[in-house]
Amino acid sequence: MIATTYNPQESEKKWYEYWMKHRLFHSEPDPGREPYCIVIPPPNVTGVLHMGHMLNNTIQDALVRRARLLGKNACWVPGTDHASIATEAKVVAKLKSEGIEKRELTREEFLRHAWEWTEKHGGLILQQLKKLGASCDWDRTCFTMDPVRSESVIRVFIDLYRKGYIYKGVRMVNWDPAALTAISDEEVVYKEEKSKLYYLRYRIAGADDYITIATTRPETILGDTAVCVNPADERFKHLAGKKCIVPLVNREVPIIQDEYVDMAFGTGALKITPAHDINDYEIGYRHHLDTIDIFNDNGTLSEAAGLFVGKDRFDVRKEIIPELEKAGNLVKIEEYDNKIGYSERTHTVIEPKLSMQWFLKMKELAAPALKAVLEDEIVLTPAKYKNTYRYWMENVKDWCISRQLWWGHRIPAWYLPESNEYVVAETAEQAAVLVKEQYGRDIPAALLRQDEDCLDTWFSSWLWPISVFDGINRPDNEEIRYYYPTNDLVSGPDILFFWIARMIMAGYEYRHEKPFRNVYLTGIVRDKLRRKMSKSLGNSPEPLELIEKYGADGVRVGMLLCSPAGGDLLYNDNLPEQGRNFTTKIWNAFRLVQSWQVADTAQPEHTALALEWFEHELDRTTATLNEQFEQYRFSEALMTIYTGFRDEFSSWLLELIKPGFGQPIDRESYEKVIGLFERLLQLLHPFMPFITEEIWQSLKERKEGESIMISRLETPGVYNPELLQDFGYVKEVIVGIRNIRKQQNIAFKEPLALKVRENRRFPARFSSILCKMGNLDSIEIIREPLKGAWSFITDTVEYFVPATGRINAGEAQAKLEEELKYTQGFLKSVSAKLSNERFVQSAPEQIVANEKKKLADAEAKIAALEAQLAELKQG
RNA sequence: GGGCGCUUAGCUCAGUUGGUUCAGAGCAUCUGGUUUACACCCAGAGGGUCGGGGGUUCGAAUCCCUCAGCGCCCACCA
Repeated sequence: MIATTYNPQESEKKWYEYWMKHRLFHSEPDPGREPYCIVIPPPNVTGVLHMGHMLNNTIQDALVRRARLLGKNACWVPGTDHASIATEAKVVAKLKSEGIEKRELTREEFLRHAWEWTEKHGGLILQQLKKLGASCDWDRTCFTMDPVRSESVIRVFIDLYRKGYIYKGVRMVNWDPAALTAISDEEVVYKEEKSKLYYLRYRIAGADDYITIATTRPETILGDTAVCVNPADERFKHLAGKKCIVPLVNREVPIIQDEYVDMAFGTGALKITPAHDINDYEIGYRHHLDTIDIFNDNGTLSEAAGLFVGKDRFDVRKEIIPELEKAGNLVKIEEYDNKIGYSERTHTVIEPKLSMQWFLKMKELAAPALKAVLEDEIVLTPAKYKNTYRYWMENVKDWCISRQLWWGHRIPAWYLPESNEYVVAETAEQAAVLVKEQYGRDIPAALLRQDEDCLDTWFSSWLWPISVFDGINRPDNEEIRYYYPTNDLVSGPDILFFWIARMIMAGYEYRHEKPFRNVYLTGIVRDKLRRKMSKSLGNSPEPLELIEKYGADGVRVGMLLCSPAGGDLLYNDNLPEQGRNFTTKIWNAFRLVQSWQVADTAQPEHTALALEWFEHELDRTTATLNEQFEQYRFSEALMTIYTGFRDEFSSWLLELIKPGFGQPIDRESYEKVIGLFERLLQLLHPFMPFITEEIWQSLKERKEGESIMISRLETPGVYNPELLQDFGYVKEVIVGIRNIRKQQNIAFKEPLALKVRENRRFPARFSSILCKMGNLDSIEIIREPLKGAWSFITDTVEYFVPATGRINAGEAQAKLEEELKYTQGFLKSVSAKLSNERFVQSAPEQIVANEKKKLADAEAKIAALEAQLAELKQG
C-alpha cells in the first residue's frame, strides 16, 4: 500500500543511508571511464550552512548526479577551509568569554584551543550538506590544514621562494587593528560615509605667515613630516623650500613640491604623514622624508605621537580639535563625503600601516592565467565576468601573503639568532643545513627561530584542486593524473579574484594545466527587497528548517527555479513551496500508475498513439535539457522537465491512457508507461534525488544496491517534429471543445458530436485521441458549414458542435468578431509587406514565401470567420 | 574618477546570426470546477506602444547614437 502523501523526512534518511551503505558516491580512478570532477569550494570549517551554500551546492550536486547518469566516473570532492582570520577571531572571542586573553597564551597553548574548537564545531556544515542530498565522495574529505594539505602549502611556499617569487619587505599594508594582522587589498571593503574635512593652518618657520592644509584625519598631524604643494601652484611659490611648524608637537617640517597634489582640492596644500597613508608614503619615499609611526598595533597612539599616548585613534580625533582650536590652528570644518576602508572580517576601520610582510610576485603567475580565460581555455559563465577578470589580472599587484596570526600555516622561514637573516626550509634541521651553506655558520637547529607569522588562508585554498589529490607532494600520482583538470567549478562571484583567479595561477604553475574547464558563477541570494541575506539582518531563513518543512527536493527545486545564470536570486518562501508541490505532483502520478490493474487485453488505439506521441515528446524534452545543461541554464532546464512532467506526462499522457473506472490497463501499455516514467525520473533525478529514488525503487523489483543514481540515462532517439506538431494541433482543438463546454455550460460527462469542415489540415490520424480527451462520440467530416451549431476555428479549420440547447450567441459572437478584426489587421500588414517591392526584392526567398503563405492562411481564416459569424447572426 | 553590465507582463526572467503569429515562461491575479492520482489539484482567461528620443534598414525587443534610471567591479584624491 502506497502512502497517500510523500514523506520526505523518512525517504531522505532512508535513501541517503542506502547510498552511503553502497558507497555510491565514491569514485576511484578508472582509465576505462571518462572522469567528471568537481571540487567543492571549501566552506569555513566552523561555519554553518546558509542560503548561498544551499544554492551553490544544489547546483554542484545536480551537475555531479547528471554526470553519473551519463555514465561518467563522477567525483565530487568535499572539504573545509581553516579560514584563518575568521576562525582565530572566533577562538579569541570564545577564550575572552572565559576570561582568557590570547596574549597570555603561548602559540602552542592557543593552537591547542583552536584545534579543540575546530574539532568540536568543525565539519558540522558537511553534515548539513548531507541533508541537502549532496553526493560528495565523503571518503575524500579534506581540510586545508590536514597533513597532506599543510605539506603542500609549505612545499609551494619554499618552491616559490626559491624561484624568487616570494620576498619580504616593508610595505604599506592594510592593518586590521582588531584582528592585529595585515590583510590583503581584497579583504578591504570601502564604504561611503559622511565625515568632516578639517582645515588647519601651520605657521611658517621664522615668519608671521601660515599655510593651510585640509585633512580628514587631524589626529595624524602628529606624524607629519612635511607639507606638500604642487610645483605649478603660483599661490605657494613663495613658500617652497621653507619650513613650517606642525601644530601641537611644534615640529619643524619642510614644505616640499610634488605633482601628486591636486591644486583644486582643499587649499592645494597637503600634509604628509608617510607612516599612515599610502600616497604620503610614496611622496615621502620620493622626497626622503622621515616616517613617524604614531600608532600602536591596536589603533591607540604610540610613544612616537608625543601626545595622547595610549588613547584610541577615534577618541583622539575628537579630542585634538579643541586643542587645535585653542592653539589657533583650526581654520574651519566642512562636511565631506568620504570612502572609508573596513576589514571584511572584523568590520573595523583599516589603518594603513608600514610593516614587514611577505609578498608573492604576481605578474608572471598571472600571465598564463589571464591567457587561459581570454582564449576560452577556461570558460566563465556568465561571460560578463570575463571583462572583470581581465581587468584585474592586467592590473594585478603583489599579494601580501603573511598574516600576524597563529591559526594557519606557519611561514617556513628560519632566522639566525639575534639576526634578521633567514633561510627558507621545511624544518629547522634543513634550515640549519642551509644556514651552513649560505652563511657558513654552524648553528644548531634548535637555535633557529621560525617566523612568527602564518600564511593567508587563500595561500592554501589556491592549491585546492591540486592538493585534494595530493598533486603537489606527489605530482605523478594516479589520482591527480586521472581527475585533473577538473570539469566545473561552482562559486559565488565575490571570490573570483580571491580564489578562482589564484587557483588558475597555481594550476598553471604547478600542473602546467588549467584547474577546471568551466567556472559557473552563481548569483547572490537576496530577500525580496533585494537585500543580501545575512545573519546580522536576520532576513535569512534557516536552511535546515526549510528542508524540514518542504523536503530537501522541494528546497532544491525552489533554489533552482529562480536562479538564472549570474542573476541575483530573490528568495521567497513560495519557492520551496512550489518545489514541495511539485514533489507531491510526482508522487500522485506514481500513485495513479501503481493503482492500475494490469491485464492481457488489447491495446486501445488512442493509447498506442498517445504513447507513441509521448516517446517523441520525451526525446525532444531530453534534447532540450541537454542543450540547457551544456549552457549552464539550470533554471530553464528545471522548468523544461517541470512542465514536461506536469503538463505533457501527467495532464496529457496519463489522462489519455488512464483506463476507465474499474477497468484494467493492457500489459503492453503499462510496461511502456513504466519505462517512460523511469526515463522521466532519471531526468528529474539531478534536481530531486530523493523522491526519484523512492519511486524508481518502487516501480519495479530492484536488486539490493541498484539505484537510480547509477542507472544509465539512454541517449534520446530522434524525434519526429511533424508528429509533435500534429499532436499540438490536436491539443488546440481539444481546447476549442473545452471552451465550448465552458461557454455553453456543458458537463464533461455529456458526449458531444464534432463536425469538421473538410480540410486536409485536420490530422485525422489522431481522431481517437480527440474523442477520448474531448469526450466526443463521433467525428464527422462535412462539406458545408453546419447551421445552428456552436463553432470554433483552429488554425484555418472550422469545427462545429451541433447545439443541444440554446445558443449563447453574445459571447461567441464577440469572440469571433474580435478574432476577425485581428486577422484582418494581420492580413493588411502582410499584404502591405508583400506589395512593397523593395521587400520582395531584398528579403530572402524563404521569408517572402512565408509571407505569402501567411497571406493565404489569413484569407482562408477570414472567410471561415465570416461564414461562422453569418451563421450565428441568422440563428 | 575609470571600466563593465542591465532596463521586456504586477514580480523574477527567456528571447541564439535583425525576418516563420515574436512579443514568451514561471509565479502572482481573475473565472469556472469535489470527473474514481493530485485543491500541494484541474480547465481556462486577462495582462507588455520591449526605459525615453533619434538613426540605419524593405523590415528593429534584437544593430548604431543619445538621454534617463539602476547595478557591479576597479581606483590613493587628502
